[in-house]
Amino acid sequence: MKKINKAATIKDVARLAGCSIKTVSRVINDEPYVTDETRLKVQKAIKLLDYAPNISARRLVQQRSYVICILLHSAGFYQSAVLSKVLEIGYEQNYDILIQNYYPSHAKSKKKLTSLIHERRIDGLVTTPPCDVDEFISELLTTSSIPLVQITPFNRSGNIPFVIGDDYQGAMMVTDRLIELGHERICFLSGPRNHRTSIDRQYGYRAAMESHQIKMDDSWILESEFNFDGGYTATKIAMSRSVKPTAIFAGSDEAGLGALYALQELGIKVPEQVSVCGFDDAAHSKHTWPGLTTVHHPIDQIVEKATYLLLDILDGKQLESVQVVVPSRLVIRGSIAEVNKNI
Amino acid sequence: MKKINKAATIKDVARLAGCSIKTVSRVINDEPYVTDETRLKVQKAIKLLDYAPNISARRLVQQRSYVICILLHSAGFYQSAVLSKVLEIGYEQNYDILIQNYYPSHAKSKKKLTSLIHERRIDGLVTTPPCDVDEFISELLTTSSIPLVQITPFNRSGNIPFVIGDDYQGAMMVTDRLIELGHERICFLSGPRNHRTSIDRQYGYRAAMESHQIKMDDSWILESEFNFDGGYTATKIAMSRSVKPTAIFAGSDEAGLGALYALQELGIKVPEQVSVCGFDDAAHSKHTWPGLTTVHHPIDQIVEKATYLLLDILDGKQLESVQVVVPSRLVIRGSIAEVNKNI
DNA sequence: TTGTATGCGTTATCAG
DNA sequence: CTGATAACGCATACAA
Repeated sequence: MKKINKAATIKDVARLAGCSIKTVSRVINDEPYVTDETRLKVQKAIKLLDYAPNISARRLVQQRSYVICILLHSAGFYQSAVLSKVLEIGYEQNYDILIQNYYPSHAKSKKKLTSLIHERRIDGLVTTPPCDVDEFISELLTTSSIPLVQITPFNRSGNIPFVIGDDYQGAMMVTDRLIELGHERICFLSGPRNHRTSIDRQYGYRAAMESHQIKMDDSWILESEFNFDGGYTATKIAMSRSVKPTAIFAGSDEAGLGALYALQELGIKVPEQVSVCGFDDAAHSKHTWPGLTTVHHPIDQIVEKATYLLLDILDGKQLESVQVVVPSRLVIRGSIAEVNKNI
Repeated sequence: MKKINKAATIKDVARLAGCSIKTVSRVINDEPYVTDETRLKVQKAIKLLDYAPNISARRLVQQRSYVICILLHSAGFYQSAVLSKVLEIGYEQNYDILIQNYYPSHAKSKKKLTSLIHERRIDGLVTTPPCDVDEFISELLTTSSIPLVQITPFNRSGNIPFVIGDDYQGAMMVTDRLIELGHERICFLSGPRNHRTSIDRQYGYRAAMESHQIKMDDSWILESEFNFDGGYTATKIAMSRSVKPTAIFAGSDEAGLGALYALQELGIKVPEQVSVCGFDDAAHSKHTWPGLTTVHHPIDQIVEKATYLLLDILDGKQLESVQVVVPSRLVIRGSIAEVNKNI
C-alpha cells in the first residue's frame, strides 16, 4: 500500500524516467516520435508513481473543458427518460456531462447558463423542450458562439442542428386506429402551447380526423397540461358534457394516465365504455391496468443522436445532415377497443 | 452588439481599469482592502469587457474542481427521485454536480471512478445504493482520501458520514396497520440482498408480525426484485399457493405496482379481496387505481441532507453529527381494506 | 490600500 | 526522435 502525500506531476514522471516532460506528454497523449524504449520507461514511471494528468491544467492550456451541458426543465417522465440515456452516454464517453436545470425566461436560469458558457465550463450545449422557448438560447449563440444541438426545438427555422421525433405522424396513426375501431367522438387532450410536440400532435390528430371526414370542432380539443393532473381534469370535464366522447386521446402518457384514473374514478370501464390513448410510451404506461395504448416516442434514440451530434461537431467532424427526424411507432395495449355507442 | 474575438482575461481588465491584476482579483473575490473608488472602476471595466474568470485557471491554481460527483446505479423510480433533487441542488449551489453511473464490481465503473478522483475532476463523492456494496468505494478512501457521504449505506459500521431513512420503523408501521385491519396472512415481497433497505424493511415486517404473535414462517417472505416484474411474478406465485395471502406488502412501490397489476390480471379485486402495500411513496403510486398505500421514504430530504453534508465537509465546517436517520411516514390510500377471509 | 513576482501542471513551439 | 522554454489565466505570499 503506497501512501500519496501529493499527487505526482508530469515533472516527477520525467525525472524518474530520465527524460523531459515533453516526452512524457507524448506518451500520455499517444503521440508519435517516441522510441519504444523510452515509451516503456515512461510508462513504467507512470505506473510506479501512480500518475494521472491534472485535468484542470490540461483544460486550461487547451482552452476546452471536455464538458457538455444538457439543459433540462423540471422533472417528470420525459426528463427521467432523457437523463437515463444521458448518463449512459456519459458513462461511455470521455466528456463529462453536466446536467443543468433551465426554466425559460427565469433570470436565474439565464445567469447560470451565461456564466457556464462565459467561464468556459462547458464546450457545448444540448437543449430539451421547453428550455428553448425563450429566445435566450439562440441569442446566446450570436454573442458567444458555442456549439448547440436542440432536442425537439420549439422553432425549427434556421440551420441549428436538432433531433426530433415524428409527432405529427404518430398522432395520425393513433387517431386513425381509433377511427378504424369505429370511434368518431374522439377527444384530444392537448398540452401547453410552448411545446413543439404538443402542437404537432394536435395537428396530426386534426389531419387524421379531417382525412376521414369526421365532423369535429375545437370543442373536442381540450387544452390541459402534459401531466397527470392535466389529463385527469380534462377528462372529468369531457365526461361531464352532454355529448360525451367514446375515446380520449391524450397528447402525452402522463395525461393519459390521468385520464385513465379519472374514468376509473367515475366508474367508467376502460376500454369497454371509453377507449384511452396516450403518447410517448413512458416507462410506466405498460404497468397500469389496462395498459395504455400509445405511440412510442423514441426518446432514447433522440437523445443519443443529439448528444453524438454535438460530440461530432466538437470533434470537428464534417457532417452531412444535422437535422434529424426519428420515426414513431404505434404501441397497442389494453386501453382501446371497438366503439361502444351507448355511453 | 459587441463581438468577442478572444475572451477577456484578468489582465485586460487590469489594464482598462488602470490597476494591477491583484486588485482585480480582489474585486472578483470580494476581498477587503479596496477603495470603493477603485472597486467601481474595476467593476466597470469588467462589465465593459464582458469579463468572466476562466474556471480552469482558477481550478488549477486552487487545486480544487468545485465539482462533486453522485454515483447512481442504473435507472428507475428511485434514481429519478434522487436526480430531480440533485439537479435542484446543483441549480442553487456553486458546485457543479457530476452524475455518474456506477455498477458495483464492474471493472469499467471502478476505472471511471478512479480516474475521476485521480485526475482531480471531483472534490467529493456521494454514493446511492447499491453503489457501495462492493468494497471498492471504501478502499478508495484509504488510498486517495476524498470526502465521501453515503446515502443508505450497505454497511453502517465505521464513521463514514451517511444519511438514511428509517426503513425498519416504516415497515413496522405498515405491517401494524394491516394487522389492525385483521390481516394475518400477510405476504412480504423482499428485494435483493445487496440493498440495505431491503433487509431493514424485512426486519420491520418480521418484528411487527412477532410482536402481534402472528404465526409465520419464511414461506411468507418471497424474494424478488425491487421492480415491477419482481412484484408481478412474486404475487403470481403467492396467489397460486393453496394458502393464499389476504394482504401483500411489497418492499418497494415498484414491486407494489407489479403486485397490483398481477392481481387485476387475475381478476382479484383490490382492496376488497386482497390488500396491497408498497414502500417508498414513488411519484406514481398515487396515480394508479386504486392508489397504493405505502410508506413515504423521504428521498428528497435524504438527498438534500447528504449533499449539503458533503458540501459542508468540503467547506471545512465543523459538524456535530454526520450520521443522520430521517423518519418515515405512513401514507394510506385505496389499496388496503379490512380483511376478507373468503379468498 | 495596492502591486510584483511566482507557481499551479499541462500542452505547444521550435530548435537541437 | 528529444528537450528547453514559453504560454494558459488566475491566486497568493510578500513587498511597498
